Amino acid sequence: MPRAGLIGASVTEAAAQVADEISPAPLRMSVVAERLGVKGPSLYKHVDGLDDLTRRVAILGVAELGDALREAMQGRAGRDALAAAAQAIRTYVKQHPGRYAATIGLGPTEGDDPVAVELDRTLSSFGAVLRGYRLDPDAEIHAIRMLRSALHGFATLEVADGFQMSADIDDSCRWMVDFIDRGLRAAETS
Amino acid sequence: MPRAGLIGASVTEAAAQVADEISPAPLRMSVVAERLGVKGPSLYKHVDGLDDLTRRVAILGVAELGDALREAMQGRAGRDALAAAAQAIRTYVKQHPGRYAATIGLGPTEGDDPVAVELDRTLSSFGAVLRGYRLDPDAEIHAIRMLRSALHGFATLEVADGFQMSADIDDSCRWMVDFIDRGLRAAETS
DNA sequence: GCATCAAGCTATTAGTCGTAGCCACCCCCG
DNA sequence: CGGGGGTGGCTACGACTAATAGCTTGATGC
Repeated sequence: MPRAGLIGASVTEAAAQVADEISPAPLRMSVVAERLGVKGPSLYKHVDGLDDLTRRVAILGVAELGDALREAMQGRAGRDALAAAAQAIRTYVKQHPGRYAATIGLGPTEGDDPVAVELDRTLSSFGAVLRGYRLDPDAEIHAIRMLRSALHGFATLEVADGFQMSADIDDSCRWMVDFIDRGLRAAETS
Repeated sequence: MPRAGLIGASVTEAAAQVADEISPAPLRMSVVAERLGVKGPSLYKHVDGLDDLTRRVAILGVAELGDALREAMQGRAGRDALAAAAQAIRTYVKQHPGRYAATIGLGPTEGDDPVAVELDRTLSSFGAVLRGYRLDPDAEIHAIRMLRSALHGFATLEVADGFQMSADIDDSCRWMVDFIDRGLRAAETS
């Protein structure tokens, strides 16, 4: 019996692909195993069950989303950075719905948890968007949460076909970006 | 063998309770049956399988959320209506996470679908929030989507423990409501 | 009072995750 | 170079799930 040469990372990558393809259905060990040309129980030599595998996919998703955000925002500030971040999130959620869905519900993290460091890196991108606006430091955390809520909500509703009406969704995204940009500029400490 | 006297609606209600209690875990027929004092297969006399039951829970959730929104916004306008809507959504999602999660992913609906009429009723509440602002009619649909994205995103991130930092979440909600209110007033057709 | 329909049940099938235990391959080390 | 150990596959199994088939009994209507 020839060895498939699996390694932890390759199992996670295959699981992420499967999760994206079958989203919103839950990830299944048997499908991941089949994708890797291996029988189900073999996976348990590399990952510690379905929960662990899902968690690994979530961590991968957080890291990839953070990379996408940083790349999109490189060299941009203010409205440009905001629009780039929104577009990056929408694109990532549409291309990798399973990975992104896994990232939600990672729950609170401990300080030294590998999840926490990736999550911090990714969430700091939202703070970077605000760097272009001179906000009251006390307001920054609220602004980050508002930003994250709006972009997360928009992307998830879009991918879930939650927008019933017929207007163009790109137009709506631009409108929301402009709305937030105007609000943030109006909130600058004068 | 005494009859449990089940009716479709009571099965849906029990399933909704179970879904809320075990959220974010998926709904299971066996748990619903146990809750009703009945064996699993008996449920199939009342609902058409797990997918159908989940869909019924989702419809119930949409209807209840719409009721909660209308009640909260009664007699309010402008910022008051906006704050009431935000609070109503947050409360509903926290009290009924399973119902609410089921509502996402109902997908696009046909015109005469019972889902569509409840969904329209509920979504019209977001339009009602905007009634207090004199917006350009062309912008209204974008504003509705922005509003829904922000409130949906905030509530889901809150219930998923997605807000890592330590600032008070109620404060952040108030800040976001104020932010949107100021933006909408600034966008009024002068 | 009887017949019919509805609503429960048990038994079964197929599919899931996960564990136990086996076996062969590969590498390292003496 | 040869053996031992660790590694990574496998099959077999147990417990759980949804769902169907078919039976039986209770309730209702004529």
